[in-house]
Amino acid sequence: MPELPEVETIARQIRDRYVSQTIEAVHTRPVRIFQNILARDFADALTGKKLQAVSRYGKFLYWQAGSVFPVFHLGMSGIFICDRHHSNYPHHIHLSFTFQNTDRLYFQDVRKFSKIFLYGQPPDFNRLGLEPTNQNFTLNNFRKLLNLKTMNIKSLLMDQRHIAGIGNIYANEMLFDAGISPHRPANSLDRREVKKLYESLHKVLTAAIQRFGTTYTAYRTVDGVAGENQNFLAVYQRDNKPCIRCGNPIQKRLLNSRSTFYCKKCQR
DNA sequence: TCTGACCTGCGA
DNA sequence: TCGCAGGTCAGA
Repeated sequence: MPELPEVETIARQIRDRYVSQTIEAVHTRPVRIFQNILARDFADALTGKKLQAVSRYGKFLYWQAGSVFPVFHLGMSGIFICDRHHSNYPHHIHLSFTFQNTDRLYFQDVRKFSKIFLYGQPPDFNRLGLEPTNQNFTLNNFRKLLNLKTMNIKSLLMDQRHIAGIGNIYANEMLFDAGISPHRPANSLDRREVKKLYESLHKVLTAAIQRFGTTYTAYRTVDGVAGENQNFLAVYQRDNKPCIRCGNPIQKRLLNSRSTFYCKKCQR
């Protein structure tokens, strides 16, 4: 569930609280979320290192800690929380960091779809597509991408090989904002529609970041509190409720096995 | 391009 | 008790 705005919120909060702190201790549980390293080796590699930087690319969060670079993908239910008492599922805490000021940071994942890697050099994300907050995510590059693809526009927005960071919630929301049907082939959008979608994409993501993300199920900020963007959703999980623009009921359909919410009248 | 598997909690 | 929620990847 964590998409770009949620991961960005988490990255900012970890950066503000823990950068320049030394990691005094790391505790792990041997769960499958550790990908290219054993849990205990991950703990050994990070113990004693100073947290120097916290960054994000798409839905990936990555740190620099001395000479090593832990990389986290939060899957659908991964969260970082600063206080164990904020956890509704303490038995699903798989990892914890104790910093030199005795603050602790916990990683919890109920469904264990997260992935954690450790690298000896800065990770490259060359398998991922354009990052919406990067300078190279220009209208021109977005237009070129759409012109080349016959797949439906919603699947393209969510395809991490093409655009990194957008998941089901925000794909639904930005298509509603742009007034474009999720079923349209990407290359069927005219110049005006591409520009509108480009603007909606930034508008929806920026607003969600300002509201600390969308809490629909598991997601919490590092403080353990819910985001606020769920109070502003126009279509996601609003099937059969009136469209905020025209009043017609919001539709829910499966599109490529994903729940898709849209207004038949407002989205063409 | 599509489907199933990975997971667990929750609501019907 | 069962289906759904959804990000990613392997395999068909």
